[in-house]
Amino acid sequence: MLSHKAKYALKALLYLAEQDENHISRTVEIAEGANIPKKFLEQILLDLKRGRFVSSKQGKFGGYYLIKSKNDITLAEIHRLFDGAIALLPCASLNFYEPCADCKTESECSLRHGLMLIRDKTLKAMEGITIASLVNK
Amino acid sequence: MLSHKAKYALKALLYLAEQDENHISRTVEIAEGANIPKKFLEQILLDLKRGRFVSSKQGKFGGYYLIKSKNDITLAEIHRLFDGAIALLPCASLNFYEPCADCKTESECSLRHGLMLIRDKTLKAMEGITIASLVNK
DNA sequence: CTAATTCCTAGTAAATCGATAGAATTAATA
DNA sequence: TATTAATTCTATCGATTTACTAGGAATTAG
Repeated sequence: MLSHKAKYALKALLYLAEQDENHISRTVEIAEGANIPKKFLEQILLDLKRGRFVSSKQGKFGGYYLIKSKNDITLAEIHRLFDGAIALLPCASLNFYEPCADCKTESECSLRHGLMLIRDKTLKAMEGITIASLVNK
Repeated sequence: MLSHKAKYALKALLYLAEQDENHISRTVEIAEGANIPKKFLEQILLDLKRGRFVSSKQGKFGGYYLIKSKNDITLAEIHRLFDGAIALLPCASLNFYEPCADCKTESECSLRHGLMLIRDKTLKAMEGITIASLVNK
């Protein structure tokens, strides 16, 4: 399941994607438009900025805007940024790989193969969903 | 990600599936064979019993055994039993559906459609992984 | 200088997770 | 019937995570 943070991030990106080119959105505007707690959204937007999805203008009349094409922002990326691995166990993960502590006696974790198959299918599906594909749906 | 509980459940089922027909496995035997904390495993086996995957014989010489074919126990079922919904949000879930609280002003949650596509793909993949398919991998 | 905004750090209440403790119940068998 | 060995049940616990909130510092336009 997605965390609220990831869900709010997606809704915020969706909001930004619906604005006119060159429009800068204040946090409070996004919060009201997408129904997200404002102070919580602040943190989320900072995370999105660190992840190079959005950029900001500080000071009066400042705000946030997309710096990545809405066609290139996928659900997989947002999931990884806020909720981490897409695989069901770390030993089956591409970006968050860790060996299982409780599998050291076995040559390899017995679940790993199956979970990697699932990861591949899920990842492919998540990479197919972009912000652009969600706008106006 | 899978909880430890779900992971341990899968490993316990795998252990049971590898035993001879009619063999009854004590909790401590499964715990040692699959490297799972014994007291924690007790709870998990009770959950698996309530879910009709295993049954038990009480008292001396008691223990647990599969009552569902290893070909018919899928990762999707175990996920649902221990970790709940497979979909990324409740509004996109088949078995754990709930409307989003923060989407009531919109006719429908803007994320829902995309998340349902992902759910379908993931679910299909998870239904393809059975205990039998994991044995000796 | 002032107002409006982002940026940063802490804190917090509630829930969840991973596990442990201990006693009750059940069944085999000597 | 007493003993032993197993499941079953309920409660609790500490640590972590989650979903926020609070308060102020830094930045910028006018």
